[in-house]
Amino acid sequence: MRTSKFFISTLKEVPAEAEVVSHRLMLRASIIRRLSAGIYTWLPLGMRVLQKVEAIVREEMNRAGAVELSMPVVQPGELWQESHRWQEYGPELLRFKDRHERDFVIQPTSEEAITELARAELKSYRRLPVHFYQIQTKFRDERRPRFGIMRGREFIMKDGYSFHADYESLEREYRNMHDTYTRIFTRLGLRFRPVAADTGAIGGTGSHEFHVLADSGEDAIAFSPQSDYAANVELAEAFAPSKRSNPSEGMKKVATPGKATCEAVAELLKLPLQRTVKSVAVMHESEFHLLLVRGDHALNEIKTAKVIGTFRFAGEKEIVAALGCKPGYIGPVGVKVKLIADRTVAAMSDFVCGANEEGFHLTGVNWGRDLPEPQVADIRNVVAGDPSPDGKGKLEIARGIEVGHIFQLRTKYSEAMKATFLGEDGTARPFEMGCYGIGVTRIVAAAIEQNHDARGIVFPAPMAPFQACLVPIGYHKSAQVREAAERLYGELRAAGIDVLMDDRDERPGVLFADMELIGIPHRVVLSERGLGAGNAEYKGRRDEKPQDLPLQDVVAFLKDRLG
RNA sequence: CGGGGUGUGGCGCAGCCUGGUAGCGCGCUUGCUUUGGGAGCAAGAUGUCGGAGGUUCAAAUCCUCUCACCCCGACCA
Repeated sequence: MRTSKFFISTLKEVPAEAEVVSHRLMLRASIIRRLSAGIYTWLPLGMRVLQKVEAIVREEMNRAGAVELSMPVVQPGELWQESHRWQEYGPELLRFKDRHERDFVIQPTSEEAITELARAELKSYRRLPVHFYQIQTKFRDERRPRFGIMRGREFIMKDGYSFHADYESLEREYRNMHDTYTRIFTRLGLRFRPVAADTGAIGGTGSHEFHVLADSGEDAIAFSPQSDYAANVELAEAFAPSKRSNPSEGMKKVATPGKATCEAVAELLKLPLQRTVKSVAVMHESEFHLLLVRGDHALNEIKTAKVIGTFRFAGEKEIVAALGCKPGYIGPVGVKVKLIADRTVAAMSDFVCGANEEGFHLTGVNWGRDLPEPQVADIRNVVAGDPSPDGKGKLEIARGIEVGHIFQLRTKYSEAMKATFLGEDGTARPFEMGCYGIGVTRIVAAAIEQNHDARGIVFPAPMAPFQACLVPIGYHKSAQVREAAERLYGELRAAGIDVLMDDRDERPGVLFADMELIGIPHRVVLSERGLGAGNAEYKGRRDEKPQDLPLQDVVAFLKDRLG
């Protein structure tokens, strides 16, 4: 490809809308342009990147035995009522009516459509197992689209759905997909990690997420460097101390005026933060709960919801009504509300907590003696340094961007939609189902988030828009350069190298800056100066300095570099 | 949805407080020079100042309503 026949429209300045680095670089490099909130045009350069990602995903899915099909983007509302997701999905599901006033949705995923297909076509166990997938546009009316393509409303997803006669078969395919996803992200050249995950709204049992590791990631991942253990912090089990030491202090009320946080109280009393207990007031429906976590720990809302059901944080009025005290000084001693203590808190002795009296805290508090034993549960986030739940090593926390998710759906959809097959024994049974998603567009953003420098994008080679670029200096002035460039361009193409020749009539600085901004991994420069000595010049995108290369060696050299 | 903020030429911004007939940088067009790291000089083109209504002799500027977008919090590929 020649730049003059392609479309590169880089920006020196960044549109004000972009905050995160991948978004800024995607706009500057002319990979995407915004059309509306969370909705983007993929420019030719971006399209090439997408196609490279899709090709790898497609190849590995096919190799794994999945078969590609394409389901409609616009789907009838009836199907969604059947699966109950019409009610469950909420406002993220974009709904509309056609001219006959019939309900339709734009698919955010395709469980309904595929289950409809399965119940019509897969009548016998003899046709199982089977795995269908598609790579296609999805729409979710996100409450807050942000970070450009990273959390857009319209995006491209590879979504696959497998159907099985029994759970063993589903488990086999689940492991197969775990391996396949690992191959896909490895081939894409990304640093990533599979992690155990919460099953979220889709439901089902087994679930793993695949995260691209990047400091700017929205998710926190806990992992043990000493083992394979890795889990989303939402899910990671927190260490539970086994025993409680005996009380050594008596309970005392101390004045702590103006000290409304654990940090402030610990500082005032010159005690470690680990001796304090934080009381968090929440409401489950109309019931008041006091949740207790150690002062240096954070409440895990997902774990908490599993213990008490959906909840919200209590307002100041509700707190005063239940405890007779303003937030900042509340505590579990002498109250008549439901207490739930994190397992770490349950093992504490001689701790510090609010006295339920403004300006006062209690020290030397002990379970059993000063207040009744509480309900105990794991309700905190793990922190770095916690022992790994598998007993091997200590946890570390990393940030990640979720780019893949595999689920065991089991029979959630097949039962709701009465999708059954006839087993060997002639009885009708619902399909065991799995579903497997990869955020194709998000991968591009995540790759940039993970791979960039001051000059721009450093695409992993497998998804770069071009494998290499050829930059002739003085193409429009020097017949020597032009002829050499045309010859080399032809040779590179003949060798099967996807090369971009930058034949624009621009100054060298402009050409260099653009080729680096858009992240092309390999650069070959031709100039009168170099040609005089029979040389071209090579520079890898991550290299500090260029190197000279005999002109006749360029093709072989690049082929070698491209593996 | 709640909270904060921004809408002025293609992009980035100033002007608004204290109303007086719209400006800067980049980009774009033409010419000359320049040609190994986002060139220089000269000449040019491009604006319903997000939209509607109001106040006023006069509105980018003040008031009301509205739309769009961005940023921070409860979810997901």
